[in-house]
Amino acid sequence: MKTAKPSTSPDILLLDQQLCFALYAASRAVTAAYRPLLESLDLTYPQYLTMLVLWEQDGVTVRELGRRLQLDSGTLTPLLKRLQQAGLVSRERRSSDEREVEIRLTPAGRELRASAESIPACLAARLCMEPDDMRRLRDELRELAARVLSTDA
Amino acid sequence: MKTAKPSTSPDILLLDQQLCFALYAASRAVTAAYRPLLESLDLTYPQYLTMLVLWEQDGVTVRELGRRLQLDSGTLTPLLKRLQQAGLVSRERRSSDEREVEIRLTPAGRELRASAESIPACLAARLCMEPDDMRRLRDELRELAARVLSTDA
DNA sequence: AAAAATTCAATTGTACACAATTGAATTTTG
DNA sequence: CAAAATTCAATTGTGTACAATTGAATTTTT
Repeated sequence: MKTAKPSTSPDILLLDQQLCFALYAASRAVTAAYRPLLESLDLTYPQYLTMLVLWEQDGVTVRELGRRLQLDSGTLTPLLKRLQQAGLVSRERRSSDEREVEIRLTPAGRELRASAESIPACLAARLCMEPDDMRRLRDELRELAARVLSTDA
Repeated sequence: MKTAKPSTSPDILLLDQQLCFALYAASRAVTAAYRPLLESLDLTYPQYLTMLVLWEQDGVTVRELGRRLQLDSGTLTPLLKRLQQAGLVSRERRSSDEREVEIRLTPAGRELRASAESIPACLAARLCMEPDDMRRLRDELRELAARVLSTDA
């Protein structure tokens, strides 16, 4: 007899239906898995990502770091000050353009790389995933992020 | 002639190789995509997820909310106080067990649901993904999170 | 070249995340 | 039943995220 119940639509808003929540939860779970491994290096997860960039390419500006990590100076400036405090990087204005601040690894920062090399394999083991599946998922996520970011400009 | 270059291993640590970074970046990108939509509801993204749980099941404890969202009281208590401040929920100790705090929707909190119903479709459009692909990716991420969380106990 | 616009990092302010501790309420044990 | 252990939310403290503003340095326009 189909009476007029206000009919709030059914499962569209169920938490476990949401891709966004699965993404949010997975991201935090993976970060949490890194935490004990990074503890021995005295790095937080975002600090670790920052070091990855620097090990790849030393002497980048805050701006370039922000571009790679998709983070702004409001996040990076205090994070980099902590890395400097820990003796891992130096921060110096570029003489060629005094607006830019160049981040450089100290010897201690360079040496930390060796201790970090075992981490990705450690995590991969925790995830129990085939390397192929990991690459596929990684690429899918990159695709997703790229699509989302491209649409809002 | 293979001289002894210290041989820091090659690409294991490249940022763009990391599944974890793809996940971290995608999660933040998707959250950023929600932000303008949630602004009209005066909700942050974690507040929106909290409301999803409450719309699904009103009158839950902080503990139960934490279980669903994988967040602890350190995160939830101030978040819920803000939702209370905004007039969307009430927080009251349970008489049956005074340790527990029950979160209930106010009429305004219940009414907000209608405004939220268009959001998932909006986002889906932004992602340019087939519903099937979204479900598959969501399930893969849930699997990933479950595996990571199960290994650390 | 002087004025206007832009770029860059830093700062300020709000809101998560999360480890660790606290203290009240309840349950389990001896 | 009383003591010990556990559970729960709140609190404290650190470290991101990110919007918005600031102020100095550089580039572009007049």
